[in-house]
Amino acid sequence: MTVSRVLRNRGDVSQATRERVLEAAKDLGYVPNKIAGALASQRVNLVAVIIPSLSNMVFPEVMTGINEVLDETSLQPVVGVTNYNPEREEKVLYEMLSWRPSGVIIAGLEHSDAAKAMLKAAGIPVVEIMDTDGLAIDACVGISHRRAGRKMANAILKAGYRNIGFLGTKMPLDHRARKRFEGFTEALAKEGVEIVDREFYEGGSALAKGREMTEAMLKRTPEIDFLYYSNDMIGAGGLLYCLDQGIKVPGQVGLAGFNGVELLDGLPRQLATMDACRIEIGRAAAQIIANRSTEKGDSGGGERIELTPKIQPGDTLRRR
Amino acid sequence: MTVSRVLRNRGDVSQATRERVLEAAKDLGYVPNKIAGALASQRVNLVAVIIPSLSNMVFPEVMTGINEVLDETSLQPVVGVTNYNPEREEKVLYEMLSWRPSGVIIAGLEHSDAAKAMLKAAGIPVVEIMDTDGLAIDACVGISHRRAGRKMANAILKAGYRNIGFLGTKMPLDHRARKRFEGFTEALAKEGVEIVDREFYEGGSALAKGREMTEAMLKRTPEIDFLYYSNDMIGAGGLLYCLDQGIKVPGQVGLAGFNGVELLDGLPRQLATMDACRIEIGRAAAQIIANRSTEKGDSGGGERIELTPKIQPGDTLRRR
DNA sequence: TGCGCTCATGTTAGCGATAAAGTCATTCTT
DNA sequence: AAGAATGACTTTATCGCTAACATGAGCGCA
Repeated sequence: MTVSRVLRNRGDVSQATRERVLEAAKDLGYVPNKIAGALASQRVNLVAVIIPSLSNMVFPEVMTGINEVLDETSLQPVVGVTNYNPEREEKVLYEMLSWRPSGVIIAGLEHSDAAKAMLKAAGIPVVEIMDTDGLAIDACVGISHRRAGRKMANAILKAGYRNIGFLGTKMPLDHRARKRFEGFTEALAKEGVEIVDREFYEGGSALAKGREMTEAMLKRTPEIDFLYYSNDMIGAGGLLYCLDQGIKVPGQVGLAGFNGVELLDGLPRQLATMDACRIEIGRAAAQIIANRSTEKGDSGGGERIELTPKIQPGDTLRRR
Repeated sequence: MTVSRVLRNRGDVSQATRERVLEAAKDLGYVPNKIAGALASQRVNLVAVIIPSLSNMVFPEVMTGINEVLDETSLQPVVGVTNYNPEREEKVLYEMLSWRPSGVIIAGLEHSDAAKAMLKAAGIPVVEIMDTDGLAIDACVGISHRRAGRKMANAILKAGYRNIGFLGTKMPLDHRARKRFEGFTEALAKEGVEIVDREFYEGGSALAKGREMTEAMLKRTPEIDFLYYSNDMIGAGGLLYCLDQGIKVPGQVGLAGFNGVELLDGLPRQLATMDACRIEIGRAAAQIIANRSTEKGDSGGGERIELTPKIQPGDTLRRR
């Protein structure tokens, strides 16, 4: 018991004993068993973070935000990856919940019924991130992708473009990309404009795919004067293609992507894009969990934070 | 006890009871408490994976390899990030070991004394990955970065370049980059060649930094005919800069990077690079842990797998 | 009828920590 | 100087499971 108190820095141990314990622990290479500790104290300093992928830059950046905040606390993130697969999500969630974490941060608002039931029944803070278009189980931090799509559509129309093509991922399960697309077409429709052409890809290097798709679309539909990409990586590929081909950007063809990835800073031209506030989302989500895990009186929960992405017009969204 | 048996699929339960249990569990939304289970059985299905960073593509790819293999088993990876900081590594390791995982996969061979002591004392399989230039604690999977540097140096010399500049990260703690650099200069020295200029960066967008550093170096040392970059991202920035400036690549200036990131496929020219075998490393490491966790008779351990990276000459390493 | 055997289920005793209450010298109070 | 208060430990019970053993019904076979 005294050892336990020393190692957790709880009061009521004399300086002398504290030192003796610490030294003995070091000599023995003693590492406390958190499993036993957690079982006894009914407290686990883990936060489950469930995200679809690590292989585009967006979720690692969210993780950065989460880490920033949790580093100040005794909480530790544990990452699970779903690959945009609802069954995997369910499994990963079950697995993580069975470790009784102090909170869950999970990407998206769309989950299987079973997953939703688990989250509700878990009795811990749940923060759904990235998206605010829909009903949250508990708290929620993100941006409205529908609104983001609309905003970009309006900016494009205002710049004078009318023959607009869309290029994106062939991922029925990427709900956020879908919502952006819906918002985009909706805002165009309001002005009587319809997408002229569209193209979807799957797998492979996004940059290369952006190149290929852009070539295909411009050949197929030469009258196109604007290309809206569902992410910056394919947008960058398209931009490089246009520059290669001597296509005037943004005079002849305008371009825009989505996300504001750091990569873009190094391109010959700045691609128009929209910041998805990823670090802030991570920070805010972690903050909600951290707050609730210290508060004694249950604060009710249900926080809802909608951030507003800003258009960064760069050099590719300007009718000259 | 019967419930426990049903949920873990251990024999000796009648079909009828099994179904009744499963149904009751579902009704109640019962999620077993792994903490208690682990404490009782002294078995934990977690594998600690400790890596320096998530924000360049290299570690996510290693994770992909690890996941591929562990998905076939009942093991689950748990990721910890150190930001190339030895103290953080120590802390993360301590935290993870206190959950008594079934194995540890950790990047690099350089760790603090305390970290090494913990790893040795943990009594579980430890696989150090990415690097084979040094002494492993237990098993080890990776490539020799020193050899990789030498190999690239020789390829560059063979192609006829002599005025070689080096551009890399200012990271005294990125031991692998350092070893590559050492191998590189060593092989050059053997042929009586010395690096003409060098430049290091810190933080910021690697692509943009590659651009800036390349510009700075070519202005400062115009006689340079080859640029060796410590990673593909800055190499890509340099390549874009050269193309922008109308510098003939690879005639006037040759370029090479390191890593073989997927991104490169979309560039106007293929940057010469070297594949670091990241997915294979992940797979092999996970396989070692998986094997050892099923074997009863201790297999001794100490596996050592050195993979051989291959030069991909691309379009930027060819004297015309 | 009784012995051994199998199969399904039940009991008991931990796993290694912590919460909460208990002990027992000291030190303070008035 | 007696009682209260404090400080520094100790003891005991418990967290929710699982290993290992115990039980006991049902069956075959001599």
